Amino acid sequence: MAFKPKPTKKEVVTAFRTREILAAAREVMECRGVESATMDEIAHAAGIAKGTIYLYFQSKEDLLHALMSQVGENLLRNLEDIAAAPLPPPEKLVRVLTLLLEYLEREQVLFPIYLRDFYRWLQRRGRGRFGYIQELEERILGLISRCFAEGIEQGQFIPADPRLLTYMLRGLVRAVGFYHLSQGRKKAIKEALPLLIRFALTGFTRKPQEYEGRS
Amino acid sequence: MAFKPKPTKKEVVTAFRTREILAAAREVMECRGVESATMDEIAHAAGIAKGTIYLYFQSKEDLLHALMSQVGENLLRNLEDIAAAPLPPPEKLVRVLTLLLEYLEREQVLFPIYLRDFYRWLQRRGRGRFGYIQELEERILGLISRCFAEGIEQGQFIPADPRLLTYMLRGLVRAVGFYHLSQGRKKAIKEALPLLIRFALTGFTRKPQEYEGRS
Amino acid sequence: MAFKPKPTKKEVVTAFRTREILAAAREVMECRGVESATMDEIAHAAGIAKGTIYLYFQSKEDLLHALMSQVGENLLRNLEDIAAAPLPPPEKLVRVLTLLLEYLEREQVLFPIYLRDFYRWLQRRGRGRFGYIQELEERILGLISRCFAEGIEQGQFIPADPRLLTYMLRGLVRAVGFYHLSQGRKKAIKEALPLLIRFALTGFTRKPQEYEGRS
Amino acid sequence: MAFKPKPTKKEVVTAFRTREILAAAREVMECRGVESATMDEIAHAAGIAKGTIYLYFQSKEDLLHALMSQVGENLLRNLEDIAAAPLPPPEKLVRVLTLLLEYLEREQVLFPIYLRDFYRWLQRRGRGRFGYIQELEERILGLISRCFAEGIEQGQFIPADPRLLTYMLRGLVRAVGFYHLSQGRKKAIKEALPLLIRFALTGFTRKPQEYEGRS
DNA sequence: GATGAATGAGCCTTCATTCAT
DNA sequence: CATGAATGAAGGCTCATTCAT
Repeated sequence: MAFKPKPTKKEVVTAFRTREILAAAREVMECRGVESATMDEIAHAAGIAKGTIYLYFQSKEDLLHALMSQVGENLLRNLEDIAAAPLPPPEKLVRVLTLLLEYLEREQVLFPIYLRDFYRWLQRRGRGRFGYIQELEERILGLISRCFAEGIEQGQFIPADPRLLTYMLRGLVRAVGFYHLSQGRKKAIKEALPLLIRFALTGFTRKPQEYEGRS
Repeated sequence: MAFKPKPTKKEVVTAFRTREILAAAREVMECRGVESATMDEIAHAAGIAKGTIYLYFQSKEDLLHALMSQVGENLLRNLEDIAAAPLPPPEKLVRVLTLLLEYLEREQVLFPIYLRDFYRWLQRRGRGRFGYIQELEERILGLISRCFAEGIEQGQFIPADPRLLTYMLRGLVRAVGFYHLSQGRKKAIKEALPLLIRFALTGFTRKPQEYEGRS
Repeated sequence: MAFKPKPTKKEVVTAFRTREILAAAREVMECRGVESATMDEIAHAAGIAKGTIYLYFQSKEDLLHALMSQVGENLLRNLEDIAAAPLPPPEKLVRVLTLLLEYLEREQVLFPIYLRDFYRWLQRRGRGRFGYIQELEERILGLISRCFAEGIEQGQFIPADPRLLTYMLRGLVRAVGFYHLSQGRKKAIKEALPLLIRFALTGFTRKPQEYEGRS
Repeated sequence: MAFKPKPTKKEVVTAFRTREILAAAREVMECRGVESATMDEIAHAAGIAKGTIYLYFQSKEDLLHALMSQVGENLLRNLEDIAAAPLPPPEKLVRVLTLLLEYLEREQVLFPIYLRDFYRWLQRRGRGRFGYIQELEERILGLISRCFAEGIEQGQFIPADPRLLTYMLRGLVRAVGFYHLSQGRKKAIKEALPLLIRFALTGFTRKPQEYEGRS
């Protein structure tokens, strides 16, 4: 690991502010949508002045880009760990699902939900940065697809386009997100996990096996 | 059947233009999002001038309202027919799924996909017509939920919150929509139907039955 | 008098339509104001289609110009008759006042009231035609001013800027117009005439004389 | 007198900008009319950008409302003082006239001149705040009318509808305003005061009295 | 660095004007 | 000729972005 100098106070403050702003942006966009969220609202939610955001992010596009990258990169890293692990595909599937629901619950409620919003927004506003986020999503979907592909090859999953299965998995996760939002209960996501796992396993595997007993 | 006078030429043109504009609005909103879609873009997509839209719709809100109502009311009517039919819940489920995918294909993804966008948009504009669309969705989700509830009561479906199951069903349908969009193939939706039916039945029913043989 | 050929049917219709449109324009502008009156409203009030107006007038500006010219020219002609008559200035004043109130009442309710509106409108929209209407008003005010000037020279009117006295006279006439509008009674203007005459004579003449007995 | 804390710099700037914008709006509306005045023009006249106006006023209607209220409320207060004073009606009349001309000069013609424009504009926009301004004018006209009514009861003024007399008084004041505008001289209003007083007294009072000696 | 007042491009909507029928 | 659907320039308003304090 590289030599890591003690961060200066300035760097600490900058990192703190950056996180604060990203968190505020997430919060506001969750209820207002990407397009409707104004920099004023985000600043207010972060407890700072509007102009201050521009000290940490060059533009709204940049802020969104950072937001998406942050979540996307983390998610990607975690997925890579799962994909690289020597596990049978159904087990990987369970882990992926658990991971996605964790993201949905803990802090990154948004990624699965507003990615599409973000795409639309970038299509209109930003040109240059679009590619990176698209690539992130592509790699995320690709990793999950490969899990399905493996399972299909090994005869454990039903034969179908792995990408379609991936979209279905994501659709189920989003469904839980919407359910969570509409119910307003904090536990909704956690409670849905066993159901989702059971559902996914019985649906995706060729011969339903018993996974309900797992944690 | 009621007496149906021959429509005047003007009525025909008006109906045609109305449909053209609605189709253009659907198209633009599908790729730009409800909020980002500008009247200029919609007009351009419809091959007319911006002001012309206002000859057929009073405002952007009115246009959206017409869009949502049109699809929502039809969908609701069809769902009511299914719900009222004396069929076993799994059979109803299959029919609902088939219907939703048909809408996804014919109506260009509209209702299931951007309803949420629409909500957010209305949140900012005023509640005028909001209630009606909300009620439509509520009734649609309610009908589907009741199918699940029936099946659960009769021990055919897995015990879970029927509303969560409904969200999951919708999530799967949307997933096919996104898959369709990303693949760009016209047949994608039709091809996905058997898979989705199999998946839903094995996932939702307590003991997987054999439905794959159905058309 | 020049030879006057029998007007063709076309000319008759044209003249009729022109008058109809002008009357409708007057009516609409009276309640909506010059700027707010739309061509649609005027056409509707005239019982014709919007496009038809453009067969008789080149533009809204042209229509307004015709409207103002028509009334202004008539008024000017009548005022010239009064000014040219060999009458003592107070008598002329009474006749001018009577004339102005007649215009206010009968058909040209607008001239004294919305002339200013019209100016403002022309300042923004039209450039070329402004001069003629301005000249008309100038000549109207000039004629009345000359009556005052005569009276002042002959020692019958109070010494003051004749133009100020003219503005005051016009202000009184407009006051009756507003009173009429606010009361909504048709007779308001006629009833106000004796009062206005008495008021003007006692106010403008150096030694109040008795004119109340006059018709 | 209440404790008056030193205003913050921000408050000072806000008050200054507010006054600047109101003054600019007055200026533009005076020459363009209420309806024709655009926010762009007003902003330009105030030397600021269009959007800046919206930092101080919520809408064009709000700006107009502030404009009318400001002047109307002041005028009403001053008129109430005059009306409440134990003075003979002719004396009150002189004071009212003096007051109105002062407003005409100081407040740049506003209230008496374009109130009617404002009404028309509001007719098209919605009644929200309409009532208050209407009430203000009603009370202003009512106070002046009552002065006339008193004088008529006491046999000092000519018998006539007090409201008509009020409109006439206002018409005379407006006349001076237009005279002022057409002459472009700053002193025009002040110079017209004695004439107007003489004119009003000889016109409105039953037996002309000598008021010319007053300041 | 932090602030928030100021800016102006861009959106929705209106309406004078045109032109195919 | 008459019509009224279509057009697009212009106005009110919002909000991402800048910059003087």
